Amino acid sequence: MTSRAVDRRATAASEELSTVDGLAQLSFLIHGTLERRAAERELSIIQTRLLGVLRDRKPTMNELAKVLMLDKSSISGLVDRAERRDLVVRVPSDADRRAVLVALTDRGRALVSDVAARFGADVSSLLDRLPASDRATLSRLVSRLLVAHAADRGIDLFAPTTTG
Amino acid sequence: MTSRAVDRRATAASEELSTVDGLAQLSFLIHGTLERRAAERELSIIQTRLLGVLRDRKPTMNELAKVLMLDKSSISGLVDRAERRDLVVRVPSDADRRAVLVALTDRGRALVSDVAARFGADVSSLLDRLPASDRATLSRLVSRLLVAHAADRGIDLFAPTTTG
DNA sequence: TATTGTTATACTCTATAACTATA
DNA sequence: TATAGTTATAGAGTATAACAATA
Repeated sequence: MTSRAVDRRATAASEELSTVDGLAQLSFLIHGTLERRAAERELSIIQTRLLGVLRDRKPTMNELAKVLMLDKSSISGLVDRAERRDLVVRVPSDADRRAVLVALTDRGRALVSDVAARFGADVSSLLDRLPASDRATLSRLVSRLLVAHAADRGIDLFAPTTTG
Repeated sequence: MTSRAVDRRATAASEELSTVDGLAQLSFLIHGTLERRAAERELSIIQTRLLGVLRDRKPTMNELAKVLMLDKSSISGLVDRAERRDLVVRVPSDADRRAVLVALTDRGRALVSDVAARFGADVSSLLDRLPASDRATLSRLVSRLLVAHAADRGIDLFAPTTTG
């Protein structure tokens, strides 16, 4: 039964959570952790993702829409609100005068680094509950899952990034 | 560096993702899976969580606010929209004439079961990428993490549920 | 007085449709 | 014509504040 997965409670049926339920609960725990850390800096998850994408790219609005899987009109609003807070700037594209590039400001970069650092510390301290050997094992299994899943979609996680 | 955790890309630096990044990515993958399965039934994550909570409880609006960690006014709107779709019903409380109980309709129960089943199947098929012995190991490690985390908050995951 | 729930209001986030400017 | 982006509009989801009914 995976039914408990949609709320966050444990089954008392067995002394160990089912793998599916456990993984689901852990996922919500970690997602909620990021949500909370972002909220402490007045960021929503989507604003945080926006800033995260911009850390190593200066995409057009259109490219942002594809990466974040949102309509271009949603990106307009998202970038508007981030720009109002001086977290990002719109820059006209040289190559195509219709296009607009979006870049992180220093303030935006500092903010996303801060959130990422505190979130990372949260996950680290969660992992610290396990002995080092278990951590290594967990890391290996999780990597395998991600690699297998990525392979299903024809993506090689470890290929040099071709900066979409 | 946990910096990549806030976007969803892999580091190519090492042949294995850091444990923190890997766990974060896996979490977003699983969260996104639920989001997608819920959206297929026109449900948001929060509507799905609402229905999930109601599967084994008939709480007051106030209790819902606590469980979902939302303001009571947000619960009013949430329940309004679910009630409009005939997924839940408001029932006057006998014990306290100020209070309102919320219950799942048959339609609501069917819907949440459907979403939970398909989501569970997704996670299962992801896990099927691992050999059975690895799955067992992963399950054990994840359970340990959740138990340790719950213990930090003074919660025993395996205690009989005292129906808040 | 305190608590339960609703309503009014405001803002974020999202999509669709219509629009402008450029390719 | 097709594409990049914005704007208008509508609806979900969230919080704060003010309110009504009951405890």
